[in-house]
Amino acid sequence: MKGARRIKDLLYEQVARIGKVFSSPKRLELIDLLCQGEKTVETLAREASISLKLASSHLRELRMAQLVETERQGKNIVYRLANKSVADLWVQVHTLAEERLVDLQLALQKIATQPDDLIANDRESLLKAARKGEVVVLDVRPTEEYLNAHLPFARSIPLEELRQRLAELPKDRSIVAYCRGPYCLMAVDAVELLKKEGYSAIHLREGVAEWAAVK
Amino acid sequence: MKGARRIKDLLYEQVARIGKVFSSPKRLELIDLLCQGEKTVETLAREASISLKLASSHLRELRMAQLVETERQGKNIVYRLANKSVADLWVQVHTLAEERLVDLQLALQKIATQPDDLIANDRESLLKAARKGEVVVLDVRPTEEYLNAHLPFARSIPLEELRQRLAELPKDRSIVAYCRGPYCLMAVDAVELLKKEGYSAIHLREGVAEWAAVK
DNA sequence: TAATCATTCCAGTACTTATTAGATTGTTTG
DNA sequence: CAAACAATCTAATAAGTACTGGAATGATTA
Repeated sequence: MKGARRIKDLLYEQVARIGKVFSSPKRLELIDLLCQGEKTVETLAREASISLKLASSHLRELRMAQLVETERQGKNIVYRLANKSVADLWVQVHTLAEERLVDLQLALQKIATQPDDLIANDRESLLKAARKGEVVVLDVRPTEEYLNAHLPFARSIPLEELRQRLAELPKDRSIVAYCRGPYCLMAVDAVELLKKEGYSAIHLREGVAEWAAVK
Repeated sequence: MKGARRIKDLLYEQVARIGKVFSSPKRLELIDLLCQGEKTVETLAREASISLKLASSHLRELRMAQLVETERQGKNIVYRLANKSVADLWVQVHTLAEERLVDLQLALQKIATQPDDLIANDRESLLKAARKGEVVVLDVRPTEEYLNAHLPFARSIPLEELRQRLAELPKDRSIVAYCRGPYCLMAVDAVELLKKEGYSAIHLREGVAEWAAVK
């Protein structure tokens, strides 16, 4: 009986190693970024607005929990998620948070570009419309992330280049812009710009990780 | 641009509130117990082998993260998971842990009753065999937990009563015993007892939460 | 209405974790 | 091979968390 207690403690402690990784906001942001594809420490630090050293130490935690893998490429060390389950877990964690935490719901409502993102909830019809060419699905992330993975039928125009490349987009069809996911604001900015320029633009909250996650 | 940073920090911080709950072994054990159905603080404390006060304070964390609900029933306060997503997340977290952490794999191998739990991975055939009555699916958890939810076609004999009630079980068919899940050792004990008494018994790692989780 | 019971709240201590600075390792480039 | 670079490791400190004991709350029973 006493032995059983010791074994159980050990088992839950191991699982908690994974939970610990998901208990820090900055580590969550790093995971979210890694869902877009492999990245160097420097890129991760810059994108998450933290120092290199701090990024390195958070990444160390991820590495010790076996949630990421590293590889040296020339001068740099690139990190990538160990497998798809990690991205799936991130999606499930933030989905549950959005389901349960009123504060989070309120914060998200403020940044939503209102209220025409109805389409966001209905993958089937978005997919169908995209296939038929009735809407343009627009990926505004950096090009490498688009190349790593993107939504079906999506076109890539990074947010930085959008203003110069507006002419590539049609004015007679809806443009559905997406970025890294619900906590990335690039698509929000893109929609704002497009609307100002007279396009019919919609914000899709989901990114590639949310799209690919098992439901 | 600065504002965007502040918003992001806020969003990830909210999600981390959920992650924090999953970062403590004892809280994980409480969640695992709550997956079996609603329970009083005292029951939870006893089952998790912690003091009432400590249980109460961990449950407070769960409550503040909106992952559980409470209700007064007479003298007692009962806790229950706020919704099924919480159980699903627990399953996904421990599944990922089992996938990635070698230490956990080794610890689990030690308690596995070897190696005939092949059936455990194949729900379809277990279900079919149970329907036909070719195997007996045996739930060895306390009766209330069985009544709250159980696997299809399962019969209930709590581990405590198993020795006295052996006669109820057939010797000419395999008995598939399960309990609260992979970190509960009741089914292991049950299988050991059954085998000693000349029954053909198999241990099913999954509990109701694992069975019900979206895959 | 007092006594009891189940649970929570509060305060304190021991332990962990986040973050920063400084020194170190391994790689590439001149 | 030296200089520059990317990232890590090693302290060190500040902030946060786990757990314990004592007091407080709110419902029930005598």
